[in-house]
Amino acid sequence: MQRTDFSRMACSIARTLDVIGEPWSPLVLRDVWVGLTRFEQLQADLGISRKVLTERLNHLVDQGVLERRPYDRRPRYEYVLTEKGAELVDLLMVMAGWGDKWLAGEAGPPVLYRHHACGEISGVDLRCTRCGEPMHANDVDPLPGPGATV
Amino acid sequence: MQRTDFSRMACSIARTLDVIGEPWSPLVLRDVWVGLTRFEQLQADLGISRKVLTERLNHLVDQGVLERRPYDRRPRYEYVLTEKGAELVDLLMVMAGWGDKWLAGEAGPPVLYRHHACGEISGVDLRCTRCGEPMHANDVDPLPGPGATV
DNA sequence: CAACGTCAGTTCCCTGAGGGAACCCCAATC
DNA sequence: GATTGGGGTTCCCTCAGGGAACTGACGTTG
Repeated sequence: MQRTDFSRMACSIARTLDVIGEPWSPLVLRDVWVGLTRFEQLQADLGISRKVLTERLNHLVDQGVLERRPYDRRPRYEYVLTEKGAELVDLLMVMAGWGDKWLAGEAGPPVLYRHHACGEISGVDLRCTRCGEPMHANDVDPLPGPGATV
Repeated sequence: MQRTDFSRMACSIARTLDVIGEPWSPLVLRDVWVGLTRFEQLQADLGISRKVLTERLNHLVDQGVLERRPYDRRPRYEYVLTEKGAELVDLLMVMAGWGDKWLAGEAGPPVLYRHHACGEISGVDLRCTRCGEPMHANDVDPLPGPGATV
């Protein structure tokens, strides 16, 4: 157990990191989201080692985040987002929003998002599921929940 | 751990990963958020190697996410979130929300969040900054932005 | 004032994960 | 039958993470 195992911690952040916390995994998801769904495409776009790409794809499939499916009679496969995976992409959008705000600098954001519902270039906003008001780290108290066994 | 440097990619996700993508970094931020702000506390709570904890804290301070400040006349320091860091915690809340939904299982979420504004136990919801409607990965088209030089 | 304790790191060695390049397998096409 | 091209495996090498011991600054206690 050299590399510490996050999956057994009583923390949803740690558990989520166990799914996409390894290096490259979020970028693999991003690429799949924007339509780079094949091994060679991913490898070329990311410059990732083929060995590691294989490992990451297998792990993401095992976790139910991606689905591996054939697209030819030849042994050719593409990776597509499951529902579980698509909701992880929501997380990536929030991540991109933070990067746009704090890291983009003069040049401005590298990618813009057009919202289908209103057609506008926009970003995400975090709001309370209950009351609809803004909900940020400082607007919240963390309390132990039912799964908080240690 | 990242042999490859993500910070120069024209992608806000990759750049954000360069700040908190290393193993342990998100958990360090989580701990600081909930009040574990000192070296010994973090080390004990996470079980992280002291060497790596030092590296992560330095990196997070360099990135302007944490601030290192003395709390005694002795050489004692605590780490506190900057505004930049607090907004990263927003990201962690979204991450926790995903983990709660997809990984918590029978036991239920290990942590609950009480929203100050309404007093309810709640979660975050992603909405469009412009129109206020729900905004998820599938509700959006990514377009090249001003900083999209490759 | 010497001994002790505490916090906040450093230093050391050892293992294992990532990088990189070469190699392999399969099915279709030339 | 040889070639091509996608989708991986296998190999070696280096460097990052784990773990534990060590250090140094500064109070407190006897």
